[in-house]
Amino acid sequence: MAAVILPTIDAEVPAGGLSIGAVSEATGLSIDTLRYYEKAGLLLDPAPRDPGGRRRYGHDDLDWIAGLIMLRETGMSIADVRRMAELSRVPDTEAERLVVLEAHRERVLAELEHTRAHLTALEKKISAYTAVIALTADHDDDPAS
Amino acid sequence: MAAVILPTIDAEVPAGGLSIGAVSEATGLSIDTLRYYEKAGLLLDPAPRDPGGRRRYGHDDLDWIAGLIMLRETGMSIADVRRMAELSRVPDTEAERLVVLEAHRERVLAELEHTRAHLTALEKKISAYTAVIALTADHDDDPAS
DNA sequence: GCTTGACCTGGAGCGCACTCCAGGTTGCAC
DNA sequence: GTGCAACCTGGAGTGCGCTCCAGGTCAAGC
Repeated sequence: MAAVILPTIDAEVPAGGLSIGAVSEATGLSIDTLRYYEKAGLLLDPAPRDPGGRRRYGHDDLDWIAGLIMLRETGMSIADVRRMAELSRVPDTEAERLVVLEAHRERVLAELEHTRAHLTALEKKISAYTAVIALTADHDDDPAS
Repeated sequence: MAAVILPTIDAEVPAGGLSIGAVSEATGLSIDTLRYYEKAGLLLDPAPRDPGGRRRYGHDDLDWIAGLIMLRETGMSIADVRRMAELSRVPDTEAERLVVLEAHRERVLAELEHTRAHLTALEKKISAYTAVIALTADHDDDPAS
């Protein structure tokens, strides 16, 4: 399970596309999750099927999934990703999509800031504990104790 | 509902302590959440009660709750906060607590890094959209179009 | 032709972190 | 002493995001 970080997935797509198992491998999403996302309308379209009815993901599908992962990993809800997908199915909505992405970016920045602030508190607490322990250790290190 | 950021809560504690409503106000935690945390063992001890059976939070209780919020807001699970509370009830476990806090800090840093990486992808996507829209706008702005 | 493993569908189940509810008590204000 | 808001308890319910399951199909290898 390769951890996907950037909006490209490092898997060459053979002619005929990738199986759901291969996509799961490449993205780190479970097979069940991939099916769930499809059913939930998070993909632009259901993945194309081969004659036997199995999913065969192409290049475009992977690109979309990479973007989807980017949104989910930055905390966008399933419902909001679905809205983004719905919007992306409508032609000439680039401006609207941009608005959504920028609003999301703002939320992500705010959340990072929020977490960082609490992290500072955590580090203060760690310092306090370190100080207390240093004192105790002094005591214990006393060869006469 | 004041947003609590640092491990101190800005509310003077009158003699006799604060009601659960006042603590909810001061911390931003809902009354139900405060009761839930208590029942779930996230507090050092159940909040002290007045003769009528109502909760009266003292200084120490608020300090602990502030630390609890710090842990929750940096993504520690309820189960792990409970473990921390259990540990904190045992005397002379400062070193163990420090280990837990430092491990948590590492996780928080990793998660921040992870989110930042995905944020970068998001910003790349935003740039791409901005470029596309600029082109479209050029078109539309053409007085002859 | 048989086995095996990867895949299919619809739907149920789960873990988490609350949130809500019913029915009751308390205590102050008038 | 009546009304009212704030509080109490135990327990049920909720929303989210998966995850698992039963029962079946398909395709490649032996």
